[in-house]
Amino acid sequence: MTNEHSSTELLTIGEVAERTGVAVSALRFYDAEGFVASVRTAGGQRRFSREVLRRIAFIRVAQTVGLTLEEIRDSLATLPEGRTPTKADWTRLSRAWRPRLDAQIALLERLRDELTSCIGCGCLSLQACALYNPDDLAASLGEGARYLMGDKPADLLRGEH
Amino acid sequence: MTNEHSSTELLTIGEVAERTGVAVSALRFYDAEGFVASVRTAGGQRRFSREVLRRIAFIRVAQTVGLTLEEIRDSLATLPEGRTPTKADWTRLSRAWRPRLDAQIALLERLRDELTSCIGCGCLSLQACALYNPDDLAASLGEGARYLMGDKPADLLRGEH
DNA sequence: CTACGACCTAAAGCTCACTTGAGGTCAAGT
DNA sequence: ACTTGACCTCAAGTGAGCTTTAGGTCGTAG
Repeated sequence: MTNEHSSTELLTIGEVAERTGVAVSALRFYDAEGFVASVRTAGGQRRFSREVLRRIAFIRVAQTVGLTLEEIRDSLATLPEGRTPTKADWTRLSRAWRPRLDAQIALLERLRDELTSCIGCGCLSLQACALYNPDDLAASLGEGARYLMGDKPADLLRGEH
Repeated sequence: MTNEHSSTELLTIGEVAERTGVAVSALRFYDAEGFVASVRTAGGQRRFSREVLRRIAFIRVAQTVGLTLEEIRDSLATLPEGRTPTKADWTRLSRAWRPRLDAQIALLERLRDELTSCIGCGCLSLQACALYNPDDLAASLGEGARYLMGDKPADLLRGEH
């Protein structure tokens, strides 16, 4: 351990990694992509202000909520330039997640409930099931979502017998 | 439209695609990977039995629930060989999704509720928030999950001031 | 018979969010 | 001064789940 303590205002990339739990390589990536800012020492090493900790917290939580980095970039772009973001700024950004979370939850609940009745009848061809509004199912269910079906594919709707 | 009607027992790949909403290329991929079975015509074209429609329905719903193709492969492997799966077979498989769905829903609800209080206090550094059991958060939240933090990273837990 | 859309294969490409590798430099403790 | 771990860059790789491309064949309506 060569690096330690440094209550010197600026953080090394390793310190940021340790304190946020984000890998060093990911931090370099975030820096390169402009998600966080850094200054360089005379020797070319990155130094981060403590402000980045909050930005990284935001990024990670936003990812958990299901945002892509592009969306997060857009979101961060609405922060004021030239001044340190306030609590109110962060609150505004994260408030936008609420509907998305609600929608995801609603979707999963619908899937669960409909799956229950499908399990009940054992069909899985889902005759009477509403697993068949794939559009909104697909809409915001993240990566694993894709879509159940394209444009009202007939047979899955009515069973294949 | 050269192909039409064919109530002839076996389906072409295009028919399966149309009826399931799954792209032809994806069907070829599923075939190559053994997720569905096919026979070939004298000319080398694939022909599918109607049974594949149910398998594909299963695959797509399983994906929505959050299973990977590998998990789906394992799941399908438990179906009886040599006989057409019954409703009971499919029911058994999909019953396994229930806990996963419940867990996903619980996770999102927790995130939502804790986010609400975080929005309330505007902190986002989440001092008192339980967004900090990243282990189970990460556990089953699909692709977008990763994890919020590795091993109790200090600063995000206690705010960075 | 001919056209032409549906089908075929194999290999490469794509997206996302990073990680890994190779080859080299910086800086702090002793 | 030396050692050694932390740091640097740039390019390529990863993995999931397909899609796209290129070049060619099949099969049915007309």
